[in-house]
Amino acid sequence: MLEDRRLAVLRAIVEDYVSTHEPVGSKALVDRHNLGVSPATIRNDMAALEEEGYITHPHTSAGRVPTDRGYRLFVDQISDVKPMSAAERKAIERFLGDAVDLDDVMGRTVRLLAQLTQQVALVQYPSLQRSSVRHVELIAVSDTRAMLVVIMDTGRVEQRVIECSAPLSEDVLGDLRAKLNAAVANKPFAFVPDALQDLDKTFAQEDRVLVQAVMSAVLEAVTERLEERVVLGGTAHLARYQQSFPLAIQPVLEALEEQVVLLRLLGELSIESPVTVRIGQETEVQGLESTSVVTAGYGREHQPVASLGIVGPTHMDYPGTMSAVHAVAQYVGKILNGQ
Amino acid sequence: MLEDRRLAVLRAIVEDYVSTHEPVGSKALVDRHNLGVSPATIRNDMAALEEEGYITHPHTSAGRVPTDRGYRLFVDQISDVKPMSAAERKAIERFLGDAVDLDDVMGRTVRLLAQLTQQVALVQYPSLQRSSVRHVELIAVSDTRAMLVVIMDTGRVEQRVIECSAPLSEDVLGDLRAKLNAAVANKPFAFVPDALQDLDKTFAQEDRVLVQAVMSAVLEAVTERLEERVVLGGTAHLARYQQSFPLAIQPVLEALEEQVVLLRLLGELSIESPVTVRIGQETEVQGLESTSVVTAGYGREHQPVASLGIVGPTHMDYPGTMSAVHAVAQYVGKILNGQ
DNA sequence: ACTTGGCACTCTGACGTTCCGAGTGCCAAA
DNA sequence: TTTGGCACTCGGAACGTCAGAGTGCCAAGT
Repeated sequence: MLEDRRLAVLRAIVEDYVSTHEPVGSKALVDRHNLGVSPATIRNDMAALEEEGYITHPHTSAGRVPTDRGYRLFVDQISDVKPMSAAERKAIERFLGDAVDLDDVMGRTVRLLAQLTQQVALVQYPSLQRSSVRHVELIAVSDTRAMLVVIMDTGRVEQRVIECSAPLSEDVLGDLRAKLNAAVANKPFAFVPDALQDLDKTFAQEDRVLVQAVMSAVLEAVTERLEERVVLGGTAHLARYQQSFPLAIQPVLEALEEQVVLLRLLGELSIESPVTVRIGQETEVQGLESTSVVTAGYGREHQPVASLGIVGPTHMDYPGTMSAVHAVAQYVGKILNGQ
Repeated sequence: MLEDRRLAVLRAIVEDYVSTHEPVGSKALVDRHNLGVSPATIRNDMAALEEEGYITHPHTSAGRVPTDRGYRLFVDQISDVKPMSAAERKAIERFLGDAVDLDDVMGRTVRLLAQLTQQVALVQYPSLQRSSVRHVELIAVSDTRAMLVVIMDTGRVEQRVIECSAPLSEDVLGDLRAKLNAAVANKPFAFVPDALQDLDKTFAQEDRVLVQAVMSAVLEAVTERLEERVVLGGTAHLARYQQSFPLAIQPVLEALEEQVVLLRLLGELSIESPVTVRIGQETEVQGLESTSVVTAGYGREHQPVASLGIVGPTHMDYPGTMSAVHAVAQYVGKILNGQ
């Protein structure tokens, strides 16, 4: 009972602070939420919450502000999942449904997510790791150069130019193309290295240099090129927070320019819950100390191929953001599988 | 003589304002530049310059600030071209030279440009319009679906999935592939529509549906898909200008998120000069009224294939920026042609 | 015909002071 | 355990003051 009210107070503080961006006092709380008690009582609860580290004082005689720890508790225990309205779901589905190819899906997704959440949106291209090769193509583009094109089952295409010291023979290329496809087509990436193991043994000695060059290009496209692509959108929303950010937005923009950082943000997904929230320090990224990151995996039900999410100030509307991210992830998965 | 000094004064004002970001007064001018006259004389010149609209007063009793018109005159007439040092040129060449493929060249270029100028950098992918088709590839990915891959001589690759109602025959596909390549390979894009004109006539009636679908996909990839890609980098540099911007950076970030806007900024190149500068209103883009855009074409000498440039506050270091943009454009051209 | 020193004038921005009010903490009573 | 009361604190808005940088203009000098 007593504990219950404390949580209610924390919830109220978070909600008010998120909507006003101003420290919230005991009087304002009882006015806006109908907790059936007096401000004095609330003050006692607040003192307790502060003791436990869920809220702080910017200075004496100012209202309370949630700490990262407070947001954590809020997200874990007190927030109601705010379901999207039917109309919203329809709109999402329609907007994404019009996409014509993978690039378009990614582009639309990032714009949609930024729009819905009013935050910076991140969308990762379907991962190479968990997908498989659909087709390999080898094309002679000049006497001594060939272009290798690897087509993934996610619709993604990787290309490599291969330089060869000796002139290329169309026969050898054709042979190699056929054998390559036989070896790797429809194999998940993890098995490609094994599948290619002894391929060069089946060719004449003088062609081995070329074959090995191609093989290593395929391997590179499939394994080493794990650096995945991430699209970014809605950075303009950051500008709205200029005042409320302790630090300026510069470090945030800087952090978001690093592919590595984006991948780290999207990388780790929690298994148990469909939406992952990292608050403040938890992002573990320099420059994003006063932001939170909300991500979700998309793809097959319990086996996501990649993830997407948003970055925003720690004082964001968590329930709304989480449900938007979740919904978008679901639909992107649907679209990609449906196609 | 008299006119000369006025220009010198304008130059001094621009230079000082660009480096300090504060209105510059008559006294400060004579102190920092050795014009051999007294502050009073400068004041007279300033009054004249203001009369003609090259500088303004933020308010009575404050120093002068250049107007857009003043910057224009500065750029057109008074600025010395500041050549890059040999070391800088070496560094640029080395940095770009390590690139492994087109994406890498573009990525490195945008980072380099942002770094050199300390501004937001834009780099356009080599244009489809002025390039030609190197190779067309058709691949059956399932019974009723084929993937079309068009490879450009710039190294760029476009892909399309083609759905077909009837099952695909490998024979027809092979035939079509050969004929397509014969028809369009090494043709500039402008001629592709003509080259494809009557291709379907050479096929049996029952295959025409497929052939026409493929043809229109090729056409689409080549002509309709003129929406070019632009990469953006260095947005964090905007944050430094928070104070000095009359408007916040939000509208700027918003404008830069629109592909259309980016293309418009990079689109129009002036013919006579190697570097185009648009100042303030001249950008003709909503939200960029207080920014300037410096662009240059790259590619062959007098026939650029695309352009790149930077966006920054109107009070930027024009000579330095212009020479950096120019140098980078040159080297990117070299790299792309060299490969 | 310019240039220059002098002078009165203007306005910003920094600084200091005051003061209101929101908010707290604590205590004693219900 | 809740509540009303009360003294206390502190930030921030409002106001006035003041110095300094800068201007415009004029009359004298070259």
